[in-house]
Amino acid sequence: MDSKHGRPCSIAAALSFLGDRWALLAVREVIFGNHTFSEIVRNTGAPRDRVAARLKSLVAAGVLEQRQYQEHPPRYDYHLTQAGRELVPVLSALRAWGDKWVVEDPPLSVTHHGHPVRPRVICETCGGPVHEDEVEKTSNAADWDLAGPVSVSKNSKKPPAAPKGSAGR
Amino acid sequence: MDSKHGRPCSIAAALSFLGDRWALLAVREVIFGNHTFSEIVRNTGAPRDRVAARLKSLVAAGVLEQRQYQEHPPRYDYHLTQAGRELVPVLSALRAWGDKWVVEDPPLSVTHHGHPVRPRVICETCGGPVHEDEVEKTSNAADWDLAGPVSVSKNSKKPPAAPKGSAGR
DNA sequence: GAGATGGGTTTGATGTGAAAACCTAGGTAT
DNA sequence: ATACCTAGGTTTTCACATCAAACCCATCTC
Repeated sequence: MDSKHGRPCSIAAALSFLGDRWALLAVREVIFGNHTFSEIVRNTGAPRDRVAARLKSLVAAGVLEQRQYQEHPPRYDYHLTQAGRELVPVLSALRAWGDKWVVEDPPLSVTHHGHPVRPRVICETCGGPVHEDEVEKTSNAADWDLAGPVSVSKNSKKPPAAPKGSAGR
Repeated sequence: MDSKHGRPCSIAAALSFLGDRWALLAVREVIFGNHTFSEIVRNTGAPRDRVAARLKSLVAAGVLEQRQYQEHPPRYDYHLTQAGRELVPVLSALRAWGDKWVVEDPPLSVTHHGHPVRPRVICETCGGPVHEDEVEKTSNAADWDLAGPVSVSKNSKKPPAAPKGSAGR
């Protein structure tokens, strides 16, 4: 159950909700202020049923919430929850990367206080930049370290000093 | 060609390379220092053929590069390019979100200078935080604004604001 | 009452993912 | 030299997700 599904990881967990082709684009549209189903369909370019399924799963995941904005024909639109609002840094990072490495000219300009936003990740505790060669990562999962699954006594994933000849069968 | 494929957007462009279920997990493993095919297969939990396909497309996309580390049986491992290295903020943002909203206890602890890293996005120009309600987004794409595609000539999407120069084409 | 519009759901065809077997080529123990 | 093992994939099979398009239902407009 451990090595079967890969490393336990928040990134993988997040991607299980957001790793779909359209999920983040739907969130993008809601962030942009386009809240209705039709707007999301039109602006993402996704098939209607995909948008319907994705909005449903995003609501179930707690990223979006439905609000009824009209009674007579009951109509709902979609709004960000707090979890959804906190996806903005993810989308900013993706946009910055795409702007730099995929497209030539950014299709969208983001400014604040009169100048372009240049997103950068810092550590809120110390206020300093996060250099990849200074960070230290430690796995909290029992059976995993950075290199992969570690031998779990009874689980013979990799007996390091195994007596080669007499192993297993 | 415009509204058919959705809003022109760096996020969508980036996701066309990275939006697959396994792509970012493969990049994660390389960042963690696991460079070989087998390690990536084992640690992501992805099927071998998916890993093979994804590594190939990530190399084609310029995110990873292959290096031959052995001659006799020719063996290659995978390393980050500059574009790949700059995906670290994306993964940091995803991990922060997953830590907060998906998992209970973070499976991985990241520290630097002796304290946990708390990633936060600031604007590198002004050094200040980026508040979503202060940013101003303007579309550079000719036929799109934040609300969606504009002036599709014959399509009367929004008559009231139509005569804004009637730019179109 | 005939369309148009919003908000979806249903329906086949197609693509993509998972799992396991298979293949190649060199290493290693016997 | 033979048998087995490992790395690094490719192929095959099958199931499920995705797509495009059609359909549906209710309301609003003409």
